[in-house]
Amino acid sequence: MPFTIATWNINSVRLRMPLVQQFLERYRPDVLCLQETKCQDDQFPASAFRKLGYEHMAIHGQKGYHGVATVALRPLELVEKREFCRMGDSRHLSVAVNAGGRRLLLHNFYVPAGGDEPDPIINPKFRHKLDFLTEMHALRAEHDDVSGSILVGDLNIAPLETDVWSHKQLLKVVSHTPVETEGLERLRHEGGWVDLMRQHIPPEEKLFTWWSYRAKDWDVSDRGRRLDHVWASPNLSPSLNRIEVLREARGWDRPSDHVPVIAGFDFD
DNA sequence: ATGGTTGCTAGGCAA
Repeated sequence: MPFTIATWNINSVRLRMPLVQQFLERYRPDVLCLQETKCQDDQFPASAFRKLGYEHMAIHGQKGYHGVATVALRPLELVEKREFCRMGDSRHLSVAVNAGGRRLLLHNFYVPAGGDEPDPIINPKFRHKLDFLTEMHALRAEHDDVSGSILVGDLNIAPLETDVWSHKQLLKVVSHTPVETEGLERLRHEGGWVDLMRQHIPPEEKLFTWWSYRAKDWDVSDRGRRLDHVWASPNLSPSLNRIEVLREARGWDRPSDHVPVIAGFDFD
């Protein structure tokens, strides 16, 4: 029984609904997790999703900033909208879906970017990012015979050397500093999560999901980073049959700076 | 060496 889930930092869902529509019509993932929706819940383009067949939605938005939403072709059960760091930010949403006789717990995350200066003493945004990661440590990849967990989203950290265009040049750049990369890997191991993108694509291979708007030619310079992730509990990883990073989406008209990542499973 | 771009919304702030 096939099951596909996609994650995409959309950088304003209202502005980019035409691209989302194009994506959903072409790829038809069972579930799409969006980050940086940048609108309040009553402004979320729910009817446009409904017309596309995505009738089931869980949204956790806020005015102007952040915001996550999970939309699906099949029923979703809202599990939690968790607040991190007592900031009042909308950065997490979890739902449950049934797939191949299993109950899947799906976490959708938008981790703080952390500002420019990688020093928690002088930069409160970086402090917030580190605190957010610390709070995420409580999140375990819950699973048993009939259930599993998937965690997706923009984690704003590129953990491996091959997750950035230049490991050396980015060591002091927020998203690839050792305190972040080691912190993310530690939290993934302690939570019992498997990095599905790197299970499918060898860690030796460069892999990016984000390219800055500021580059003259993002495709030619290719100064990307892997900021978006798909993790799962270990009982789901043998069922993974596909990971696709939709690089071409960065070249679409008025694109997001992130591209969709699609994970395909075949559950028995 | 330190811009460069984009989105939210109406002047910066965040990314």
